[in-house]
Amino acid sequence: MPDVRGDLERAVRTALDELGCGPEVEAVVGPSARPEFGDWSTPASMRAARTLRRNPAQIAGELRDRLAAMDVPWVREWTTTDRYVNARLEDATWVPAVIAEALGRDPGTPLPAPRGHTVLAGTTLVEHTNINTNKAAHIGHLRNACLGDTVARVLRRTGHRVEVNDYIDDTGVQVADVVVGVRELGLQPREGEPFDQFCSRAYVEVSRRYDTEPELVERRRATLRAIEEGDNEVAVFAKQLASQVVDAHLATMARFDIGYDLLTWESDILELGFWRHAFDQLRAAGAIVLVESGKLAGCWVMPWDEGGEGDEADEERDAKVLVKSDGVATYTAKDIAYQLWKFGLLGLDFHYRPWHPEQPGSPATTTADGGDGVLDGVSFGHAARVVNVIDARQAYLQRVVRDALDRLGHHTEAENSIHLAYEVVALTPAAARELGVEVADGGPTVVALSGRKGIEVRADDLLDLAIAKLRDKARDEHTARALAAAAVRYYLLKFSLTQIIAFDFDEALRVTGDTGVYLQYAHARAAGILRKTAGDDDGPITVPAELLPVERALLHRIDAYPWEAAESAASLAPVVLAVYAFTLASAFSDFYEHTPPIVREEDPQLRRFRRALTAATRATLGDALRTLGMAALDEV
RNA sequence: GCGCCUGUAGCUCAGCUGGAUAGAGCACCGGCCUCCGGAGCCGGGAGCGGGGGUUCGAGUCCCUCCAGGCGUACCA
Repeated sequence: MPDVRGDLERAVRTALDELGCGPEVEAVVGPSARPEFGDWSTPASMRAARTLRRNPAQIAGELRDRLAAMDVPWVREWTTTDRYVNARLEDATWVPAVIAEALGRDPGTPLPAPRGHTVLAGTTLVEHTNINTNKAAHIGHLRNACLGDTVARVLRRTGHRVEVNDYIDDTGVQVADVVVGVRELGLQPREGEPFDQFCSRAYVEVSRRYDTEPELVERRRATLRAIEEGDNEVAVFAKQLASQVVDAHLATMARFDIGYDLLTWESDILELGFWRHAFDQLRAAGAIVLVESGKLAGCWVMPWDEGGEGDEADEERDAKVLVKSDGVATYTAKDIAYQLWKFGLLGLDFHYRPWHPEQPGSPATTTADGGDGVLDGVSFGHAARVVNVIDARQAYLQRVVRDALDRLGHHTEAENSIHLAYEVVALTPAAARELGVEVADGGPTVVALSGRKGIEVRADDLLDLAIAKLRDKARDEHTARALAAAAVRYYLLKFSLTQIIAFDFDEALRVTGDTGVYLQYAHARAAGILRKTAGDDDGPITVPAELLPVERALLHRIDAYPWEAAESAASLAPVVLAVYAFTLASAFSDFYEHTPPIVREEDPQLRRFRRALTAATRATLGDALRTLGMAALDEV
């Protein structure tokens, strides 16, 4: 497989070594800033200048001469421009290699790892989605799920072993809220109302009434206690309710082609005594202490002991409570136990049973607390690395989890506990107004979502809007749905993790420009050309003596795919691949518009070359789209 | 107070971990259909919050100031 960049780096490395530079002078090779300079360039001479205490232009000349004498693969000629050393490639060799690699790619075989990229040994466990079981999935959950799903896909595509967990938080107060709504207030789904949407509504309704009906708060407390104690009618009801909501979430996510290997239930973690087990370990290691006085009296906390000096008030403020004075473990405590399980460090395991195989998007397996239908011979967890896809607001809690592992002596695992923090989705003032929220003109730039207040954009609703918008132009319903899912998904992936998405309906549903629809269109266009030239002879290609600039640019984009995918995987950043896919699609549109129709091309060599280039584009863009979690459509 | 994040074109965002003249999309203006699907392409204007510093070279690293967001729960 061609790794042009890697081969050039290796050669530059050798040349630098020959000149007496050590590893402190990096052999950096990147795409040339302008085509006139060449295909690839290195600024190595400037970096070497300091070490060698010599004139960079002179060094560039020597590097060029040494590289020219070296017979580097793919290179026709080395030149210098303004202290840069440039490689102009031999089109007759690198171009067929790149096209052949793209066409020969097998979806089941990992992409080749370019020089400088390695594949982590062992399993990476990705936890994402993690929606409370009291409401329908909204746009914020969807960002989480799209990010997590895409990270998992990118890792798998680049040769990593991946397990995806969806953590079901089914024991908190939110669930109790809905149970109160149904059992105490008698709320019922409306005609045709999906169950998760009904729960969202019940949640808002109950939350609103807490303010005016204090006795309801007492009902909630009793409900919560019953759920936690288990083995009673309320607990059974809550579990069944949670199960129904989970199925709704899975169905929603399935519409975006998001799936899971395992559902992990917080209630199972409790019932199987995971926390008790973790607690004993933490206590034995001295990682947690029982506070005997002050406002946290009776709590087990994990104190921050870094820094050392800090007065008592500071220590108290900074201590993280893991067990409340009433003996109930906090969410973070359960998360520590779960994290230990993920690495296989807990010393306990779940039971497993099949989940609803008939359900769209359902994983095969869920955790269980024993009982009927337990699966044998399945293995989950035992990860070498754990990626928790959780929004940036929970950074503090994630740090506590990581710290707990460290204090238990699991330093490597602490190191490999990654909080994939992403910023939240909020609403633009315009979007907020569309949802009926009043926003003053000089007000905030974004409006926070709130499930409790009912200020939200449901994932299903957004997708339905997108489908409705695309239905007219799409060839059929199936295509409209695929286009819509791609549009929404791309919109959520094209932002950096650290960027708050100011959600805007027009922007999310746009079908032109930098959108998922544009990507699909480019792919379908390439597929269309291939259909119309299907009878062509697919013999070996002859590269034109002079490539057009649009052809060269497109070939470089195709060549970059394994490298960009590896970068996306290494940095756990879907945006890298999303941006790449757009640049590839753009390069293809450029090529399409600035070359005569291939269908009418009469020069057989040129026709065959451009057809192969189109085929390589389709294969690469299709691969990238699927890795981003979008269907690659041949017709729209 | 402390911690994390953000500030790039009128708007929404990229910027390959320090490299050559900072790129897209939207919006606006002007072009391109006897041509493989115009959900496209070409052209136009305008930008790295301020100030220091390190460096041959800074949107990128350091310091500082300004503006905004989030966190710092016996909630999850």
